[in-house]
Parts: sequence; C-alpha cells; structure tokens
Amino acid sequence: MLTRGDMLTLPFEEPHMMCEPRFGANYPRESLPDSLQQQERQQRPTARSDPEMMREAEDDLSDREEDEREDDQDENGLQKKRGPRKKRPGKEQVDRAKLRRQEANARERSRMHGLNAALESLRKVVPCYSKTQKLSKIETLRLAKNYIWALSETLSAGKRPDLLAFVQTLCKGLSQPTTNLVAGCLQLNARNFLTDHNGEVMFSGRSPYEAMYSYTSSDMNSPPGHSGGALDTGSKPFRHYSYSSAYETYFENPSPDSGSPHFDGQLSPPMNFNGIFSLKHDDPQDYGKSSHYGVRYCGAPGRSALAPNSMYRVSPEARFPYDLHVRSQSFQTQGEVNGSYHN
DNA sequence: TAGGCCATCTGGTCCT
DNA sequence: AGGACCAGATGGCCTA
Repeated sequence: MLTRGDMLTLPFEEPHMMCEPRFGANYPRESLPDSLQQQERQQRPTARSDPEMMREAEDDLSDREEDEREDDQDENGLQKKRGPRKKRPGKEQVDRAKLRRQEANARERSRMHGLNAALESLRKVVPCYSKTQKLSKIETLRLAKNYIWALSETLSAGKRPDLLAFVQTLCKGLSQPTTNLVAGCLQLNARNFLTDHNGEVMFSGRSPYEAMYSYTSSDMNSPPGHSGGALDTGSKPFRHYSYSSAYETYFENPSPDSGSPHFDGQLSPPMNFNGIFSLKHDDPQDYGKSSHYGVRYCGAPGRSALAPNSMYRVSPEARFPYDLHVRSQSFQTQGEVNGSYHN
C-alpha cells in the first residue's frame, strides 16, 4: 500500500516530468526541454485563437517596445542618455538559468526529504508510533512538544507522574483523531477522553486515582501555549503514588473496541505505564552515541543539574525515581505492557 | 464533495 | 554567484 509519504515522489533525474503538469499554468516556457519547445512551436496554430499564445505574443511585442523605448526616455518622460543597450538573455543564459532552476528544485526536494526524514525519526520516539497510521507532521510536532514538557515536569518533580495527567499532557492541543490514536497506542480507553471546543483534552470519567487519592489529574503545569485549559489549575508536579492498583484498573480491560484506530504497525514504547520511561526505537545507534535522554533536560532552567551520563551516579535521594522503586514493584506488568508494544 | 495533508515548484531573501 | 531557507501556489490523494 502506498503511504502518504510515498506519493508524488518522483526521481530527481526527471525534473521535466514533475514540471509537466505545470506547463499549462505558469511554468516558464523557457523551462521546457528543447525538444518539447520545438514540438510546441510546431503545434502552434497560425490563427491567433489561443488566448495564452496571444498573451505571449503581446508580451514579446511589449518587451521589444519597452526595450526600444527605455533607451529614449526615463521614468519622467525626459530624454535619456543612450547607454549600453540592455541585452536580452541569449540561449546560453536561458539554458543556464533553466539548469540552475532545475538544480535548485532538486536541492529543495532533497532538503525537504531531509526534513521529512528528521520528522520520521521524531515520530519514532514520541509515545505513539505506527508505520501504517502515521501522525501528521503538525501532530508529530505537537505531540513531541507535549512529550518533552511532560518528561521535563516529571524530572523536575523527581517523582513518578500521574498516569492520567501524563497522558492528558501528551494529548493537549492534539486533534481528536490523534488523541484517540495516542490513547489507543497507550491502551487507554479512548472513550474516556474528550476534546473540548478549544482542543483541550479532558478526562470524562471519574478517575480511580481521584477516588483513591482525592487528587485531581489537573495538578500539574500545562505546557507552554496551553494555558487556561482543563489541566491548568495548579502548579503541583506529578504526584508520587503506587501504580499497582491503578494499573489494574486501567489495563485489565484494554478496550479493544474503544473506537481507537486500528494499529497493525510497529508501536514504539517511549514510556511505560508502570513508571519506567524507557525509549525503544528501531535504530538505537542514533541515540546510543549520545547521552541518556534524562541528561538532556538537566540543563533546563530550574532543573537540578546532573553530570553528563550520570543519571545513576547521583545520590539515591536525587535519583530518577523510576528505577529505584518501580522496576521491582511491577516488573511483571511492565513486561506485559512492553509486550503489547512489541507486537 | 469538502477539507486535510502532502509533495513539488517557484521566486524572494539572506548569507557566505 | 550560488546555496540555504522560506512561504505561497498548485494539484494529487485520502477520508468523512
């Protein structure tokens, strides 16, 4: 099946093929390959019935007249000194300009392909990745921004996040289909999420967390640019609590008929619900050379600094909490969740 | 069929 | 001069 990314992609070596549909519009005639130009000349009717041809002829005429006139008078109509006559571009210059344009087009395509490749690699590290159901460019960027924000909050709080709050942060500003997609990727019941008219994500049901902790899922900062939403009610960081019962509540029934999009592609698990934020991706060489993800957030203002690659070297009290508590706490469930990602 | 998303072309601007 | 970057225009594909 052809993906969106594959469509309209033509080989660089055949720029005229890509230009062809545009000839009828505003593509410059001089850009036609010589053979096509010749062919077009031969096909021109002698009668001046084609409006485009008439326009061309008028342009030619007016150009010539302007060339002649511009030597006689300046813009004020005063007699102008005769200088070197402006030379109309010769065939060589036209060909050269044509070539430069084609080269520029190829570079532009290449540049955009690079941009798309970077976007694709970004898709693979945000919390929802499917080869068959790709996030759009804009949604990928939004989700990435939310993800960075949520992880930064988690790091600054130094505690395990509230699951719902985390997911709600992820989904902020995303379209309803993308929200469903993310919820589906994370195996949450997408029906529990609503998007209001402002695009803010709300949780429609009563969270079991709220029942257990009398703590609302809105107790966290909102990402920049998302003020005033349903989640913007406080500055408290993610709350530290045990996931075990909540996990059961949310994942014992993974809601296969939740209305979420169908996922038959690869899902990447940048986050695990039992609190371990591991990043899985197809090409770890991209990241293995760099420092651990957590280190990248340490330079943020207000964040406590860690030595490079030193997430596990700092004192236990200051350590990223997930490895301290959660691995032993719910190792089995982590495996279950991971298993679903690796389908 | 309208709207969203996308790839490509194109000309302008800025920088080296 | 030439390359990188950008935004507008255009047209194709897909989906609700």
